Amino acid sequence: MNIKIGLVDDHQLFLKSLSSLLSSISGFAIVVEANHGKDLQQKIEKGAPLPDIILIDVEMPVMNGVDTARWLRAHHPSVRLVALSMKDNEQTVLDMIKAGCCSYLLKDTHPDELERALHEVYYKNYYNSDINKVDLAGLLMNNQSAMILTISENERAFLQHASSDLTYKQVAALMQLSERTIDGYRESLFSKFKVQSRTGMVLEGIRRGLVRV
Amino acid sequence: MNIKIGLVDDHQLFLKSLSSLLSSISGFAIVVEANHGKDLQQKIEKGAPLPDIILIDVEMPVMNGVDTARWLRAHHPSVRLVALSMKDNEQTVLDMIKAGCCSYLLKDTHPDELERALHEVYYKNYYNSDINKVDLAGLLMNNQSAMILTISENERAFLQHASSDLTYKQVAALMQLSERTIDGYRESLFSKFKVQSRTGMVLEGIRRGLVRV
DNA sequence: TTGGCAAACGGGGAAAACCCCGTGTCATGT
DNA sequence: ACATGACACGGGGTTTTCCCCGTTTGCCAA
Repeated sequence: MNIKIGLVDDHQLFLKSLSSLLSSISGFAIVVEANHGKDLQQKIEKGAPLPDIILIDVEMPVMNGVDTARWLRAHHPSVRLVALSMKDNEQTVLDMIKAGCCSYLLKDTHPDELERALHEVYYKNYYNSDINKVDLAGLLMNNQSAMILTISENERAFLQHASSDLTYKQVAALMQLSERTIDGYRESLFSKFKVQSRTGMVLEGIRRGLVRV
Repeated sequence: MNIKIGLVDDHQLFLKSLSSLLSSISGFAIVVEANHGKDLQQKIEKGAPLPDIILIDVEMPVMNGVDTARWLRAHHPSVRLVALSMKDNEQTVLDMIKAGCCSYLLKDTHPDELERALHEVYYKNYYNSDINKVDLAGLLMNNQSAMILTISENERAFLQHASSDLTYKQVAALMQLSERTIDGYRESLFSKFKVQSRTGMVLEGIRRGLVRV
């Protein structure tokens, strides 16, 4: 019996290519393809066959990887989830693992490793590539990073506005708050991000996917 | 006779997937695969068969898409080049076209369109997707953007270093140049980018694909 | 030869960003 | 009823950034 695979990725070419690659390996069958989380949700609710493993791209429009993973975890807990991403950003890895993925693979991993990972996930319910193994353990230990990621709505809005050519004074006017208040947001984000300059803060915001560029 | 295709992409999975996809379409044969420009260069110099068309990823380590395209244009002018990218950033498109690519495709284009594009490139020597067609014409018209994009190697290096949590003083030490000199780079980039803050400069650098985040 | 012209550099001043000190309010919980 | 904590805010001082003034060096073309 083939292992039934589902793919969720917004890049058509990558989606179809990966589909072709996996289909060409015996033992795997692609049973559902979707361009983003909502798409997958609809296809499954309309009776698409439920895969054994779903590969989920982290960065997607409409419904991102984290939300997709969370929904699947809640509604179809038997399906094993594997995160697929370009970036090996610590925060992103942690988010996807917390959302219920049993493995996190970079898009530049070798096809052989992908195959190994899928088998491992199918038979053992988990797979960590050598590179991530150590990091993951460490990350899940010190859940300080999970603490840090508590960012208020105002802080997030400030961060977005600060990611611009505007001065803090202008940002304050824009948000209709005192300059001292937004300085408080800055201070708070500096310590959470462990940076000491606006530039560093903005870059960290981009890395964590909190800022639209 | 099959159309001979070469692939250059640093993402193993994408590379192999695309290879598998194209191989499965009759009329195409993958004759060379490389992970980046230097890799391709070496493979060709060691006698790898010269493809009819080479698909080049824009974002790559070691030797990026633009440099790879330029080298191919200079050393193997008969090969048709197609740029492949995630982003449809204006500057990037322009750079790749100027570097000698006869088409620019996004990685989320449909496989059917890729096939159409490759045929068109092979038989007509060019292909512009509907989306890009207008933009390209416009871009090549007002070469003002080409003016602006004249950025020296030092300026680019400075920009990369400025895209960090470091102070300008630290950047100056890093680059082994006087603080005044890097202030000159800042001034120059400010006017070229039409910004008035370091944050704005860094963000513009990211938008133009000049900075790795 | 000489006259731009660009790159590297110096000094100094104003503005912005950074980083402390503090207060008052309001919700929450024990 | 009163501690606790988070949030908005004010004052003020230091560092960094921004934006001028300028000079020297070397290269290239008239």
